[in-house]
Amino acid sequence: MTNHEVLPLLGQVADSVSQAIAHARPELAGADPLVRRSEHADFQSNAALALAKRARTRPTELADALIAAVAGDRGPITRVDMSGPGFLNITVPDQLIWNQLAARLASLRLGVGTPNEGQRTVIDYSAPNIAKEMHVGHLRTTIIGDSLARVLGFLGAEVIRQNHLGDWGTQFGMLIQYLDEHPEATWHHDELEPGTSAASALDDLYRTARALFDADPEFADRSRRRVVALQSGDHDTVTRWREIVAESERAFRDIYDRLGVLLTPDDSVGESFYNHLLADVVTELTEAGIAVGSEGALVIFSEEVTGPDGNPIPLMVRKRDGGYGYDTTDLATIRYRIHDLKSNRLLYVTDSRQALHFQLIFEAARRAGWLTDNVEAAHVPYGTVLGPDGRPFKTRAGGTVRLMDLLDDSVARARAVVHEKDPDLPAEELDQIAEQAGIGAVKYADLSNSRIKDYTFDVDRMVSFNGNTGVYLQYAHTRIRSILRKAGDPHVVIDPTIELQPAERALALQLDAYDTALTEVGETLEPHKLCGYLYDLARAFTSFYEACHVLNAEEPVRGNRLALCQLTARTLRHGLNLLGISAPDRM
RNA sequence: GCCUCCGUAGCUCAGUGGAUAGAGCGAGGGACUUCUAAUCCCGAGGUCGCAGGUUCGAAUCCUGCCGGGGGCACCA
Repeated sequence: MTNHEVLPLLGQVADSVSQAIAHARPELAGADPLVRRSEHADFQSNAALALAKRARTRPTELADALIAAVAGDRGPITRVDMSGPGFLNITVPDQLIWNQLAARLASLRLGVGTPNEGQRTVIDYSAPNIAKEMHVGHLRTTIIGDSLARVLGFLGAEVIRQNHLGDWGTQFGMLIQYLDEHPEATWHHDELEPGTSAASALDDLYRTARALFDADPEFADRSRRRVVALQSGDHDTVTRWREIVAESERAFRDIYDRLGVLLTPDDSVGESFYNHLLADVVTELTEAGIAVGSEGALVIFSEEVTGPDGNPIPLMVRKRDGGYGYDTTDLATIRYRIHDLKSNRLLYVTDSRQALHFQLIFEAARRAGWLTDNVEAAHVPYGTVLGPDGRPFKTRAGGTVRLMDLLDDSVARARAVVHEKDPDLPAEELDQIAEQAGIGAVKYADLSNSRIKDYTFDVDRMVSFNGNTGVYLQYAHTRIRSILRKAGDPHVVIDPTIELQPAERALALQLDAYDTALTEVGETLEPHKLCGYLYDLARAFTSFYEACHVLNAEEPVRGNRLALCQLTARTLRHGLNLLGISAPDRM
């Protein structure tokens, strides 16, 4: 096994057409060859149509010239025909296709390159609040962010995950004060019943404390003093706060483990981390004349965006009461990530409603000189998770949907579906399959919808074994593994002289395009394109499976088909892994 | 008011300049002595919100309009 990059056929064909363009019409050199997969051949190029006007000729004439130029080149193209108004239908030799597959099979990376090498990419995602339970609102950021971290890392980027925990704020004054006055309250993980989390217990206690804060002015006073104690570093208060953070993180980790996301405590860099930087940031922005006083507060007025009154929109650098909020923390954060982490790509995976906020943060960072042309900063927005009624997803009672409940529900439905299909499955195996299928279903449903749009959370649809679901892909993988097991998991050797059947050809071309699909995800930051690719791959395999028997075939056809099976299984497993979804060997 | 996202089959969604606009679900028909029928195959179903424009060519790009979501100072 090697790690050599295997250039996709599409790229090879595109290079060849580019050369043909430069050869036939030197003045058009460098033009896009517009090569795409085709229904009418292996590939097609639309270059003649697009460039005819610039070449001051008819598309068909330019197409003829390109065909002549391609013929004189020893490129990957075995046949090229003109069709319709000037499309070039391009066919590549069977042998070349087999060789591509052999090269990918021989590569640990499936021949995929590392186009993102040299990028140090910070991905900000998940960011739950300490002393609060993770809920449906954390689902998309966690799942999408994690998948992007995997894909970009695989493509060669140095990924720095940042879990920007909500671990700071006045609410901790109330909570700590309440815990102090109620030592009998149980909230540590080890004191709780199985199935409840410290985050859940703290969430409840916080609500109680909040009610008390509103009802009892003396408690409110003590809470406010506790906020001051926390901010000034009072030993006992900080110790208690740390304890709360640690217990909450433990609860988050249970969810992360279950979801199978990469986040670890090392990735936690919460809001509190930036406290010691805020004063500096404010000074710097003030001295630069970017932050200015307004109505007693210190703000940065946007030079690009205005509000309803027609006045520039401000970022709140320092509140009238002297406190710092979210805007200031995010300014300190972007400075830290650029100056200290030396990142040249910053991604913020958050709700689309924060678009304006990040636009303002990026603008301010640019004006401050932190964010330069060498650094890319992007908000990676996503839409809302909707319930069956088309409204933001809530429980029947109108409450927040806890993430753990949502996962339990999905796993339970998956369990029911699996049990119905195979009632004889031992309970232990059933549980294991249900967990993998249920979690995979939730993640896939989230990732397979286009990121920016809202999507409807529908458990029954997502655990279905039909259609574009995680379960379907997992199942496709197990079927292929089953064939390979029956064949004894052989070391396959491809005979490149065998003629390709249509279904084999379609599958092979799809396998060769994995690289292209991943690169596209790396550029657009849209994991649903990977989902779409894998679904198409699974369907191409199914067509192949129906049309071409593997185990009964004669050698050397059998060996080649086993190679197709092996590469498909590995690509499916690999792709699912980049989505953060497991690919079991049996279901 | 301004900004932004969305509008594609009955439903849920792909498709961002190319050939008859594609899947899944649902409804109809068919296929298990055959590598997992948890599957597959066949047919039905569309003024791509509306109207202009650019282009040889537009679901895709531009403009306007209609409808829906979201955002626009001391919460995060």
